[in-house]
Amino acid sequence: MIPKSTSPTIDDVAREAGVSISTVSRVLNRNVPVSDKVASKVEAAIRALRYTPRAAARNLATSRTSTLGLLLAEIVGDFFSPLLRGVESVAREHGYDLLISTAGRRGPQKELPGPFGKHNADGLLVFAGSLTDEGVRDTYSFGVPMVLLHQSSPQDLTIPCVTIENKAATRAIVEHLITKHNRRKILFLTGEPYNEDGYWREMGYREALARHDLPIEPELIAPGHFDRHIAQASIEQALREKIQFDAVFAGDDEAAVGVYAALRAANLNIPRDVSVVGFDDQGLAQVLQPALTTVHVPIEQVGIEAARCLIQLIQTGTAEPLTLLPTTLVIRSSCGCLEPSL
Amino acid sequence: MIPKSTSPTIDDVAREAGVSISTVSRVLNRNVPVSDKVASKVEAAIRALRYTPRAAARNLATSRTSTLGLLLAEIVGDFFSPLLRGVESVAREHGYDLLISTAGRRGPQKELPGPFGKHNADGLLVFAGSLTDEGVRDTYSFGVPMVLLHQSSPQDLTIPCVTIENKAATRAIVEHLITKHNRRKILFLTGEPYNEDGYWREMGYREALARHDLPIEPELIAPGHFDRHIAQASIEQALREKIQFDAVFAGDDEAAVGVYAALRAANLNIPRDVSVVGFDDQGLAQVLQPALTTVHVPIEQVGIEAARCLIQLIQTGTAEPLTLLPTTLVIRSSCGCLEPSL
DNA sequence: GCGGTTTCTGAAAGCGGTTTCATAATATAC
DNA sequence: GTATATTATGAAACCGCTTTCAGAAACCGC
Repeated sequence: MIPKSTSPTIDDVAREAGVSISTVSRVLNRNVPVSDKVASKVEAAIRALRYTPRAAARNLATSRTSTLGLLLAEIVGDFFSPLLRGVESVAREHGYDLLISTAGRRGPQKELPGPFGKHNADGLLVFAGSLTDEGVRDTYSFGVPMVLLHQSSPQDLTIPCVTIENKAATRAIVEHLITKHNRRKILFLTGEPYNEDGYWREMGYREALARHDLPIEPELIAPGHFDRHIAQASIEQALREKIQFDAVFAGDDEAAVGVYAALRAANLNIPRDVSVVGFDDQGLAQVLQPALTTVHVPIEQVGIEAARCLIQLIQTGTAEPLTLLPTTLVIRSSCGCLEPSL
Repeated sequence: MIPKSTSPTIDDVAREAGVSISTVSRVLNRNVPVSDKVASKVEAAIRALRYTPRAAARNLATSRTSTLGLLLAEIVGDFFSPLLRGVESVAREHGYDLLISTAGRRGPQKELPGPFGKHNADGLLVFAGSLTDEGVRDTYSFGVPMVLLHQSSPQDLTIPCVTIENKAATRAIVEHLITKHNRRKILFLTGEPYNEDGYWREMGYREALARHDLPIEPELIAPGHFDRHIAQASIEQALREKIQFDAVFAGDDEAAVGVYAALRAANLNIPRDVSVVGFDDQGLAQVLQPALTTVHVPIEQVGIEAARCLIQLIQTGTAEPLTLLPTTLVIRSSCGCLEPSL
C-alpha cells in the first residue's frame, strides 16, 4: 500500500470505485448513460484520488487535441492584446486550449513552426506575415483546418479569411481631409510591401484622390511601415526635400506618433499647418496631443470572429469564406475638427 | 493502393523504408545510433510520405509534453505583449510550446483552468492575479513545476518567483519629487488591494516620506488600480474635495493618463502646478504631453527570466527562489525636469 | 413468471508513438 | 577462421485513455 509516486490513472479510479475503466471514462465524458449509483461512486473515487485525466492519452485515443494554434508574425504592438483576448475568450468558451507560436523576426516562413507539427492543434489561426503563400498552401494541403487573419487566401484555394474593411474607411478619412478641411496635398505613408492592410489603404487613398480629381503624386507616397521611427524619418525627409503637403495619412496610429514628432520638431502645428490622421484607434490615439483622428478597428472582434470561424470549420468542415469587419471613422482633433482635449 | 485519407503514421514510414518502427523512432529522435545507410532510407521515406509525428502519441509515451503553460489574469494592457514575447522566445529556443489561458475577469481562481489539467504542460508560469494562494498551494501539491510572476510564494512553500524591484524605485522617484522639485504633498494612487507590485510601491512611497520627515496623510492615498478611468475619478474627487497636493505618483503609466486628463480638465499645468510620475515606462510614457517621468520596467526580461527559471525547474528540479529584476528611473518632463518635447 | 426490449456495464482492441530487451549483424582479437 | 566483443536493428510491451461490441441486468407487458 505504498502510495505510488506517479499520479493516478483511470485504472486507479476504476479499482477504487470497483468498476471498470470504461465506466470511469463514461462518467468523465458523460456521453453514455451511467446509473446514478455507479456515477456517484466513481465521482467519489475521482475526488479521493484527486484524479485528472491525462490530455495526451485522450488526444491519442480521440485523435483530437481540443487545441487551437495561433500563428503570429511577431508579438509586438498594441493590437496584439485585444486580438489574443478575443481569440482566447472564444476558444475557452468552446473548450479549446490555445497554443501560440511566432514566425519570429525573419518574416513569413515557408514551414510550420515545430509546435504545430500538424497534429498539435485541431486547427490554425494564421496571422498575416507569419506564413508565406507557399507555407499556407503546404499547410492547407495537409488538410489542417485554418483561417487566415488580415491576409487573403491564395487565388485557387478557398481558405476562410477574417479581416477588416480598409479601403472604404481610408477613402472616407481621406475624403474627410479633402472636403471638410480643404486639404489638397496629402502625404500617404505605406505599410510594408507584403502587408495587405497597407495595400488596401493605399487603394482607398488613391480612390479618394481620384474622386476629387486630385493627382497622385509619387513624391507624396513614402514608407511608414506602421512604425513610428520609419514614419518619423519619412516625414523628416519630406520636410528636408521641401515637399509640400498639408495633411498626412500615417498608415496607422503607431506611425502617427512618428509623424507628430517630426512635425513638432519642425515647429509645424497640428492641425493648423498639417492635418494628421491615423488608422486603428489604439489607446494611443486618445492620448496624443492633439487627439488623433483615426479609423476605429475592432481588433478584439477580429479575434472573436476568427476563432469562431475556425471552430466552425473544424466542427462542420465549412465556414464563411470571407469575414470583413466594419471600421468606423473617429473624428478627433488632429484633422482640424475639434478643439484639442484629452 | 488507395491513398489513406488519414495522415501517415510511423508504421507507414517503417513499411516504406523497409525497417521497423523502432528504427524510425530512433531516426526521429537521434538518441541511439543508427547506421547512415538506414537513416537516409528512413529520412527519404519521411519526406516521401510527408510524415510528421503525432504529438499526443509522443507525449503519452514519454509522459512529457514539451509545453509550458502561461496562466494570466487577463489579457489586457501594454505590458502583456512584451511579457509574452519574452516567454515565447525562450520557450521556443528550448523546444517548448506555449499554452495560454486566463483566469478571466472573475479575479484569481482557486482551480487550474481546464487546459492545465495538470498534465497538459510540463510546467506553469503563473501570473499575479490568476490564482489564489489556495489555488497555488493546491497546484503545487500536485507536483506541477511552477514559477510565480509578480507574486511571491506562499510563506511555507518555496515556489520560485520572478518579479521586479518596486520599492526602491518608487522611493527613488518620490524622493526625486521631494528633493529636486520640492514637492511636499504627494498624492499616491494605489494598485488593486491584492496586487503586490502596488503594495511594494506604497511601501517605497511611505519610506520616501519618512526619510524626509513628511507625514503620511491618509487623504493623499487614493485608489488608482492601474486604470486610467479609476485614476481620473480619484483625482477629480480629490480636486472636488479641495485636497491640496503638488504631485501625483500615479501607480503606473496607464493611471497617469487618467491623472493627466483630470488635471488638464481642471486647468492645472503639468508640471508647473502638479508634478506627475508614473511607473512602467510603457510606450505611452513618451507620447504623453508633457513626456512622463516614470520608472522603466524590463517586462520582456521578466518573461525571459521566468521562462528560463521554469525550464530549469522542470529539467533540474531546482531553480533560483527569487529573481528581482532591476528597474530604473526615467526622468522626462512631467516631474518638472526637462522642457516638454515628444 | 416468461420472452423481448431496453439500459447499463465490462472486456478488449485500438490510438501512435517510445523503450526495453533480445537477437542478428558486424567488427575485433587471436 | 573461429570465438568474442560491439553495434545496429527488430519484436513486443507499454503509456492512459476512448470506444466498439457483447453480455448482464433491469424493465415491460401479458
